[in-house]
Amino acid sequence: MKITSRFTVAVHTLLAIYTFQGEHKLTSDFIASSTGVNPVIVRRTLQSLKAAGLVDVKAGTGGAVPVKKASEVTLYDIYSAVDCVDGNLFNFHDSPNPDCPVGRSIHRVLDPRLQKAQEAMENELKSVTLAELRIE
Amino acid sequence: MKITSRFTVAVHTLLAIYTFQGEHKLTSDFIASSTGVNPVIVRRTLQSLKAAGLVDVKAGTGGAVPVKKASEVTLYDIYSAVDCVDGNLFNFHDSPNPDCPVGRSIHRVLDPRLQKAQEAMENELKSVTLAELRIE
DNA sequence: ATTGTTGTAATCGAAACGGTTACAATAATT
DNA sequence: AATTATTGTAACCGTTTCGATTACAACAAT
Repeated sequence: MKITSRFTVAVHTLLAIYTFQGEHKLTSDFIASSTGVNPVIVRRTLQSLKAAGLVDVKAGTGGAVPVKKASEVTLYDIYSAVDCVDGNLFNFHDSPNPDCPVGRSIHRVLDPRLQKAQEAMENELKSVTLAELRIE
Repeated sequence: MKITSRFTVAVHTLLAIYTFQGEHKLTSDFIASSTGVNPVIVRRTLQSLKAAGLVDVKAGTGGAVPVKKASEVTLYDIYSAVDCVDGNLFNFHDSPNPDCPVGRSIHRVLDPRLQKAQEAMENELKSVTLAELRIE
């Protein structure tokens, strides 16, 4: 299994907001037509980004605007905003047998390695800002 | 979404095989009782590990044995064997709009960054061998 | 008051997963 | 040769998660 496309949709959404800021009104319909996903999905995405302090969304009149500078938003901020992995990237089987030496130890020996792998991935996301992804 | 527990089950399975080698016969039932997952799941896992050249499984008489030394098997080998992410760790939305500058460019600007993040994670998995996870 | 948009609940079908049953094929043992 | 234990694999199930979609009240500008 993989990481939800909510993440790439959110990145695309923010890129569109920064790119068309001042040119077009950034409604969910407009963003939906750029991403190719349903407008309701875009609205949910915008709510996540808003909760993370990355955008403001105007109810009623419509339109999303950026809160921060593009150079101050990392891919990790977006990844966190849409909660792709709910804490742990790796699922772990539920009930290793505590009466078996291996079952008893598996979490102790494996968890730190999985954690490190996840952090390596997330650190890469932290090293990229939206400013580096600007289209034009 | 996260990475399937197939991966941790496979690691647990191999650890059990190395740990109990020569002591117990490593049947799917025995491994299932250590991992807490269904014996059929264990058999499927063993088939994946066998296809990757990590174990031999004896039909009929039963029992799995390691092919390589524990120091020669990395977490990445296991991760690859069970095919956790089918190539790409990150799902990407299907139909970005080619008539929009952002939709037209999103893959070009984002794909390399996602690839790098994935590789960082996988490189961590490559750096850990089963010998470092041995229980006793 | 009208209009366009957001915010959100509800429901849907598809896909993936692990669990489970069932059973033929296999190989050692008796 | 028959028995026994196990593998290999197909089939099906229920659960979960996903994105898509419909619907509509709340909202704010005109």
